[in-house]
Amino acid sequence: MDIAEVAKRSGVPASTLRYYEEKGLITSVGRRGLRRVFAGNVLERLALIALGRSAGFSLDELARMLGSDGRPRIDRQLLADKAEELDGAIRKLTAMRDGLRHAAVCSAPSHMECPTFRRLMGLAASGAIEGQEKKLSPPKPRSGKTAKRTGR
Amino acid sequence: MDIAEVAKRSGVPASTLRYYEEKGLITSVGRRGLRRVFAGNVLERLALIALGRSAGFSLDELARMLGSDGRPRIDRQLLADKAEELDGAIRKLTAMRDGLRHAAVCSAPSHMECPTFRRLMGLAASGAIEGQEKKLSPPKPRSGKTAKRTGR
DNA sequence: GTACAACTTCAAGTCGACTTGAGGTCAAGG
DNA sequence: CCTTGACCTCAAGTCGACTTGAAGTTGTAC
Repeated sequence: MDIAEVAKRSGVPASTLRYYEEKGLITSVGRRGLRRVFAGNVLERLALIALGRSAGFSLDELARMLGSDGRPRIDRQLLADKAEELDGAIRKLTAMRDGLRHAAVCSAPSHMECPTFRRLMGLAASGAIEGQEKKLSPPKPRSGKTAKRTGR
Repeated sequence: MDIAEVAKRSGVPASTLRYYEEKGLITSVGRRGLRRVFAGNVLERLALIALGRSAGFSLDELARMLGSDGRPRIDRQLLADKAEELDGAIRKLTAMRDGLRHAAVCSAPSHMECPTFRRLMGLAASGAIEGQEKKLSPPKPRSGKTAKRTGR
């Protein structure tokens, strides 16, 4: 497969693929002339990368986790830690969602006067302020010509 | 309160407070000489901002939502939308967490061969690929001398 | 055998949210 | 009155993850 093929099949732009290769996240099996040639399993690997990214792993972390080549030599402890972290994030987001939902229908003149809202802020604060950094779901800015996002 | 006081009480660095003011997220009630003077409610506002940030709102969105001054004139529809969005994110994160948790104990030689893991990937992909950008919990890079992250 | 679209490299640009630094101002204490 | 240190402004830098552009090379179709 050449880079365009991989791009088309994975949805990842060629520029990104080169970038990923440079970062050691993927490898080409060789060159035909000076063009990269990729093996099929790069698609799996890319899926894995996408997965990891959306779970909040940085590219560097992923490079570490996905190891040199073939199978992901994943550090189980790291995984468990990350799961733990996600769990916290989920709790926080849940509180947030409920808060927003409430705020959307709440009739208190200012939300600051609404006990529910204040409780939510307490929750969020306790989780967020004396914070460990968390970084989840990094944006996926995507040039946007696909997925025109009809609504909003 | 002068800026140092606000910084100390809110945990938000003075530089950030100036930045927020410039962006219209907060306002100082005046100046004493050339030094900003803040009212007490700026702390509430900052809490609200922190809250919003960790729910995935951008500073610009927050500026819009928190309106000109005093009470947040929050667009209820926007809130409901955001709650909806969070809900999706939560679902995704939950799948992810379960997947990670599983991967951490799974004995398949490569995770690609584990049906559970593959199902997870499917889930994540379906949620992520035909994606609207989502941006949640932006990183809180914080110089890091605090929060040494003892345990884990 | 030649055109050309698709690839290549490398440097630089972008975006959001801040931080950092240089150089300046000034209120309060001695 | 003078020092001092906390504050000020404005420009530029940083970070991660890419994207964009210029300039060069080449597989492939005609």
